[in-house]
Amino acid sequence: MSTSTQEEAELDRMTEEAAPAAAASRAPPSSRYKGVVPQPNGRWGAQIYERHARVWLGTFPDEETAARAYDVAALRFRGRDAAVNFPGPADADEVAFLAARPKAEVVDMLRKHTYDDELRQGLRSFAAGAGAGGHAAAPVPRVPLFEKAVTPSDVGRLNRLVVPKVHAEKHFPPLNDKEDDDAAPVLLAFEDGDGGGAGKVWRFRYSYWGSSQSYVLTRGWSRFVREKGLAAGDTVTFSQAAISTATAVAAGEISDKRRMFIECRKRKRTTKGGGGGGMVVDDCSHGGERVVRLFGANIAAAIGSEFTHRLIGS
DNA sequence: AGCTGTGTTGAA
DNA sequence: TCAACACAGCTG
Repeated sequence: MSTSTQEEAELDRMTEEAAPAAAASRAPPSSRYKGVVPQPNGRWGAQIYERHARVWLGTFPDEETAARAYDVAALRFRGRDAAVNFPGPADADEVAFLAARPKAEVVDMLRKHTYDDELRQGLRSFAAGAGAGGHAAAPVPRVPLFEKAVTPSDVGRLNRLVVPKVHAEKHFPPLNDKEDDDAAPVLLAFEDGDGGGAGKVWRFRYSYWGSSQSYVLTRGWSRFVREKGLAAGDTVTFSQAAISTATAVAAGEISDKRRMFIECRKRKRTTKGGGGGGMVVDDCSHGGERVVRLFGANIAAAIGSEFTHRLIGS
């Protein structure tokens, strides 16, 4: 029952065109693609199941895009031989790219629609640094840029971090604050860890809110706050990777234009929580992989962040 | 306010 | 394992 899935998918596509226009303008009853579900607003959602649990892959404008998202997830979750919507020779590089990253990260890329971009970048940097074979995770030195003590609203239900204007304009990519339809949102990808490669990637939407006239990190921020156990008064420090020697450049280790780091540390004050006691924050484990982090009164959660940005829309 | 994506259920 | 359906809760 498993061998014909790919052929089925192809057949479905072909026969679909001949299918009578039963749907017409109504909300489509269902999708012809595996792992694709209709959304109330006419868009399409993608999902995959693992261990009795659904893993949401995001929403997409059309069925095909959603179907591709499912395919990518299937490739990562179930391997090359997974049944997919668009059968074809599984790209070995892509498979490697996927295998090298946590499922949760792949899911995140799909949700934020950055998979294609990151795949290209990933393959580029891989090709660049692959010469020596496998270089172990080498911590990346960083130089401080700016920091902010998060306010109650930064960690509240507003789901945003207000970035001080001065610093935002100085260190973050310029925002095309067109009041028109294409607001050109900027996505910032962060990776925790030492930058050596074992970090988890976080992505935030960076935008300017005219209503409050402030630069903000919005989407993804609430999740970050939740999982890091960030509280009002804690400090978030942005820094930049100290890319110094031309040696590194020559070695091809520097493929990213700029790399920035962030460090968030708990407030000095130990209000409560019993000294020594740590709070266990379980990461959003999409499927099998589970990341557990410990936070204590004097345990600073050092977050290495890889800064990459790209404009969506143009 | 509108959309996402989770809770939930029944079917395959 | 999978999708249909409803609507809490999140986003902008």
